[in-house]
Amino acid sequence: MRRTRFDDWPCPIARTTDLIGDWWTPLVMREAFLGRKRFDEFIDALGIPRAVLTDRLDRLVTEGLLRKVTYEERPPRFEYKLTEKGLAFYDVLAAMWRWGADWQWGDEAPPIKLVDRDTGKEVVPAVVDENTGQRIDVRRLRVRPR
Amino acid sequence: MRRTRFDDWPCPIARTTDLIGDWWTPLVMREAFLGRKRFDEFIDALGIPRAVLTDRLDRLVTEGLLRKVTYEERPPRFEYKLTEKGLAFYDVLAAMWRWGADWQWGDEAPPIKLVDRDTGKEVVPAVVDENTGQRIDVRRLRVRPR
DNA sequence: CTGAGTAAGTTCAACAAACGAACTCACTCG
DNA sequence: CGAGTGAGTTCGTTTGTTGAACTTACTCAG
Repeated sequence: MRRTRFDDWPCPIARTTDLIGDWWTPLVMREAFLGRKRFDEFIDALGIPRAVLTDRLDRLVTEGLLRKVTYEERPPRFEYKLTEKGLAFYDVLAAMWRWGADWQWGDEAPPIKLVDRDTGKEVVPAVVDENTGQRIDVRRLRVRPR
Repeated sequence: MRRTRFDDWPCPIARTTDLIGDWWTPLVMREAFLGRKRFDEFIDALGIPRAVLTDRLDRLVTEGLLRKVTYEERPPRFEYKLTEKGLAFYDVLAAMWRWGADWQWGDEAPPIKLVDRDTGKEVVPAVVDENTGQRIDVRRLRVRPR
């Protein structure tokens, strides 16, 4: 009995869930955004079992979020670099960041924040409707066939 | 050897991952947003194994995203309703929707879209910096202690 | 030329979680 | 009294996770 797959469901949430719906993949992506590139860098940063990391990196490469690049021929050594698709995934992590910061801490704020390297100002992710620039009112949302 | 937990890591992404980092929880939440409330409605909509649904609903209730409400005393019958925390979670699903729609379909668009019930116009989720209203430039982001 | 070191994995045994079918429980309704 | 219903629980099987040990393909210091 294999784990149920959602990668052919006709819903964008289902297909995204199929990819990141496990404990490690979002954190592997987080580390990639923090500049981690090599196998043992991910191991040291996350404490993820080696076999699981192998599996997740392979999946992210075949799905096109990471690219495996040889940076040394002999002995063979590799780096995992974010692709355009992988970079675009930051939006999902940012939304998770925002919700987690708002709701998964008690009264205090989390001990870390996001800042803009150039302006030094805090960056606070928010999800809006691209057409109006306003936050989305869930109660008014409907799903329709295209 | 229990599944590794992230619910006490000092990072909002890790804590959010601990909650939704499995293949069913985001879809259970999706169905809740589509108006599903009863146990067998979730079963019918998702095809999720009953024992797994029991586990996920319990988790979402203890985490405060759903509230279990008795709607009939005898025989005892229940509904699962979104709390404020659960409603706020829509942002994460919206970001997943956007990324999935942009990157997990080939050239076509997904067969469904989000619309505003009142205006009828399509709603296109986007993640921005709340302070600037602009999309976030990943390359300029840094993580800092608060 | 040997032995230590390193990056990037693979292998393995123990355990946990997911799967799907069948079963239970507390009722109501015809 | 028997069928039906909503909300689960139980169970045997299969799949996935964990962590430790091992492997491979080299380089470099002595």
